[in-house]
Amino acid sequence: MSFPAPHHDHGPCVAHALQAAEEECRRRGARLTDIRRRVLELVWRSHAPIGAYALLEALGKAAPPTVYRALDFLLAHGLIHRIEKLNAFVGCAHPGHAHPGQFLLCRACGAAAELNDDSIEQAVRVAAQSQGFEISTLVVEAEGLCPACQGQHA
Amino acid sequence: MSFPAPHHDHGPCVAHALQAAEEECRRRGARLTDIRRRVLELVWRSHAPIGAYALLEALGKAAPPTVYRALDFLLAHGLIHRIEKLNAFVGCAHPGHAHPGQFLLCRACGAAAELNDDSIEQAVRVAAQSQGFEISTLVVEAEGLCPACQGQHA
DNA sequence: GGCTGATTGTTATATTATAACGTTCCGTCA
DNA sequence: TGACGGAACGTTATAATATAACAATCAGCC
Repeated sequence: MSFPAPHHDHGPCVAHALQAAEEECRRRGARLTDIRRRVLELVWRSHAPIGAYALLEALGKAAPPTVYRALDFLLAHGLIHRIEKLNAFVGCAHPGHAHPGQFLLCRACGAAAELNDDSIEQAVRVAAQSQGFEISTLVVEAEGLCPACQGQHA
Repeated sequence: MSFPAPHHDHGPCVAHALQAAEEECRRRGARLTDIRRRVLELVWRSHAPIGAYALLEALGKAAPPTVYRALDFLLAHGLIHRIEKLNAFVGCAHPGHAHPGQFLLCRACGAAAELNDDSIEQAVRVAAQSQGFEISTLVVEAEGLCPACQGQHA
């Protein structure tokens, strides 16, 4: 999932993601309830990672646990990722495979792009192995400037 | 900085780190005040990343801004790193060079080891470049089991 | 229909972090 | 030396993120 074109129509992306999530949940025998679907849709509508309390506000009349439970479900089924640096969440571009999150985060516009690069994971794995360390999960988050923002912000 | 031996005497490490910090601050014309030194020492005394409020309690009669200001100072001068996944802090093993943090975090004992592996950074840089993304800072945090904990926790 | 486990609602609270403003400390320079 | 000015620290309040605990409801299944 690379950076979107500047004025790209995001609607179809959201619709596609929701449909993919439906299918993935059916495959797994998981229940994509109304709240969970609404949270997933809100996460996808935002190009930038979005925080739990922003989701809460967008949902209207919910309490924090409602949102966090939905997020936990979506995380557990690989439908979203958590960005540790930002305490925020983004839609997963490749639901269905378990995979580590590798992200490029634009510090100007906030947009996030998901990588899925084996050579990064390999490099970390090799370095870990040299210490006898056994990796279970890997966080890779690069902050910087996306192509569209590089002119404006040097 | 690799994982310490199981019963390793940590005192000398702490002393060495404090001395290195003194020198580094002198070089930079930065003031390693009493509070800052005490916070740095507490961070180093802990093998595992330690949170701001644990530091606060250890300091005794301080308020949160006191600790956060000391941490900001230590981060700014490359004397500690922040672990995003844990909202916690560890001593920097290589003060003096500006460098990204790359960490192995044991989920059993909590210990952290700092890597400094160019091939990891290179791999991310290459992947970013293919999207036209320009990296300013990079977070790499691998969770798993350190050598000493692998027997006990499968 | 009634059981059972999953899901959601609700209230309270824990944890992490910062804003705002006043005071003190410390080097510098007249 | 003493007044100035900026850095550091103290203090109070509050923002932002996250979870505990328990009650109520729902959905699938026999």
